[in-house]
Amino acid sequence: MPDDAGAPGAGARMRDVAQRAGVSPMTVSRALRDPSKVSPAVLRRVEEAVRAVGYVPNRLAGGLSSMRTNVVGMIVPSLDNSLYSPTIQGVSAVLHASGYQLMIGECGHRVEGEEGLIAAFLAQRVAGLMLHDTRHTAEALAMLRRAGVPVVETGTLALDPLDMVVSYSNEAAAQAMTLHLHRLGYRRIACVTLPSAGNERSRERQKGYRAALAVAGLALDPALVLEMPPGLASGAEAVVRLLQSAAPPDAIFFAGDVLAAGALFECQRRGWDIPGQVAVAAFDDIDILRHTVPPVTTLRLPRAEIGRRGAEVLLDRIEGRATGRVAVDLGFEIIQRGST
Amino acid sequence: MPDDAGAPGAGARMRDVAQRAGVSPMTVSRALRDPSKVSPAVLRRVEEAVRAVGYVPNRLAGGLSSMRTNVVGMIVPSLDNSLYSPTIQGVSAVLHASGYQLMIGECGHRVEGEEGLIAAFLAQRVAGLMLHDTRHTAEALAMLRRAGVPVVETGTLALDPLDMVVSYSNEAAAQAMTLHLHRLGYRRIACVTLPSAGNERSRERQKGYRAALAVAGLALDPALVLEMPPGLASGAEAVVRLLQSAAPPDAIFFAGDVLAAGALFECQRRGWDIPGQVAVAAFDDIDILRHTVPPVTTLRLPRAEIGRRGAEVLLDRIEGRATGRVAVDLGFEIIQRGST
DNA sequence: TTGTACGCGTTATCAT
DNA sequence: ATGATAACGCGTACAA
Repeated sequence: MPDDAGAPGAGARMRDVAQRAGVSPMTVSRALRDPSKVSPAVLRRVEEAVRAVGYVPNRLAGGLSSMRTNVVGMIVPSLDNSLYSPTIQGVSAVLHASGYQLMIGECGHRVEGEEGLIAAFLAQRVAGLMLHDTRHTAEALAMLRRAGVPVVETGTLALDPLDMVVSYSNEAAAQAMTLHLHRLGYRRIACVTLPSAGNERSRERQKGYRAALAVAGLALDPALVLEMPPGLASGAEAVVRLLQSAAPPDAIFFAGDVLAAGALFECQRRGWDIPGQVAVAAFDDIDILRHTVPPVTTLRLPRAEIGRRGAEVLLDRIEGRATGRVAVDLGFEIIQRGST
Repeated sequence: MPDDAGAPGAGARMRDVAQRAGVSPMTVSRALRDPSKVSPAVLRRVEEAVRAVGYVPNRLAGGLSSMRTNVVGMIVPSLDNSLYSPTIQGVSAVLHASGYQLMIGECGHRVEGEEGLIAAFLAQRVAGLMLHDTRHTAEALAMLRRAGVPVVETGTLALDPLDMVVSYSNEAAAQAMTLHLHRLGYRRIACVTLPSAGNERSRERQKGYRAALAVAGLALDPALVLEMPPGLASGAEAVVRLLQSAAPPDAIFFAGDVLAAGALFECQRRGWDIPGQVAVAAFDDIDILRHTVPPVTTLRLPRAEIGRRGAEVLLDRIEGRATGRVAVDLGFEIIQRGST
């Protein structure tokens, strides 16, 4: 292998830059990481040498030596829909602005998947982790504790946070919406969620729904509580099953995914009037719900803000600006529209 | 903070495992990376020691030593909508199945943003890169060439691919849809795209539209070509402007984002009949377009497949199973529905 | 302000 | 099948 400076795959090392600039590698290191620590003349020569040889620092070596990296890991339940996009985008924006990189993993709603990803991320020596789920395997907890890595959970305001939390309360939000429907005069309120098995958020939403019924003095009719898989088609199926039952509801609260949109489109197809025949409320603040006919009453959730604030508190800890645990409740908002 | 075996952040190293298992670090390394290279008895002792000390390998060190990593970088124009989700998910699934990690960057549709991310990814010594854009700065190209990293471009079938390409032809797709509208009898066909400045895909789609008009023998009316920013509201605005003009179109081809859905909802609100008053066709195969009333004619693009195949050809190169350049055309499909 | 010596945790290479 | 040794490229700590 010829010691040609431009051999394919043979990237320039710091010492090549140093040699060309007529200084020691250590000076190059300093010039790159804190320019104020070298003389202006040397800085200029180093920068020139960097450009000349096309030097790209090796963060594997840097990280190994300094015991810190600029990579943050993030684990979301799924990437196949847009629900987590705003949060990912918020995280990404804040991290990149501070010179950090984002590593993303998809655990497929399974805690074992999460455990594997956590192991992989810790192997990369990530500086911090953002976890959407709030349930974890015992082994995952043990690894996180041993590693001592800062963690932010974002899926819901957990009761027993692992470390830091930035989110809103799924239970409070579901309760608020159910009570909102009650205030509007609806008395047989159905609730449709995603499968609650292994999904803490679905369980919390059901809990909030039941709490609201209790507060409102309404009886809980099990026939009015449905769990459906994600997707527009599921929402359509749910509304048909509920409205064609013996005792149909006068309002349906779709507490998950795009179920409400699917139900609405199905009603349009069948000519069922909304909110005349049945009122429809949604949980997720997705864009289409504002533009349908009628537009859908829903909750405005701070998804992007969760990403931004989550990344911020994480960076505060990573960079030593803060030390304690943090729990940030970013709240939610009810958006009343034509569907109720 | 419970301070147990090991100071905070002081994870077990390979030599701790080795000591506990009564072997050398090298044997541990082998046991972990290729169990068939050590005796069964030693393997068992090593595995036990790994569990006992909670060992998590350090891939920074491993990567530095072996000169290879298991991280792939991916750069998308934006993360704030669901358009790239299927592709990301496809990439993620294939990578994780092969033990690779995905690092994601969002360049905000700017080539300078892409350049910065490429530099950051190369600094992490990524094993390969997936780039959605097909336009890059000169400096980015130089860095990629010097690094010799395998690259897959996915945004469109580029004429002069940097390395490998897995995509479909935006131009061919736009031409096909325009001709489809012509075959259906429409004669004044409008075309709405995202801003073409800095967006090669928008330009290609306009090119395909114009090519189709030429083939069909229709004149190009500049008043029928609009560029709008992304978003449902833009689609609504576009349809209003076009239909309230002096010479309105009889069909509109929305070649970007969720513009078609926005237009459709606006027509519902105003009581404009689709396709009676105006036909509507879309480019993106997003879920809602199948469920609206009427459902929207659109192209089915192989977005998830692009991610999967892209990751596959990338891994083939990374792992030395293939060497040459590859250009995979995954094609597209026209889905005729009620809106045309 | 700049340089020297050493170590970060792992793997390649060669030896046993 | 297993071990010893020497990198990998950079940053920390200290010296000049």
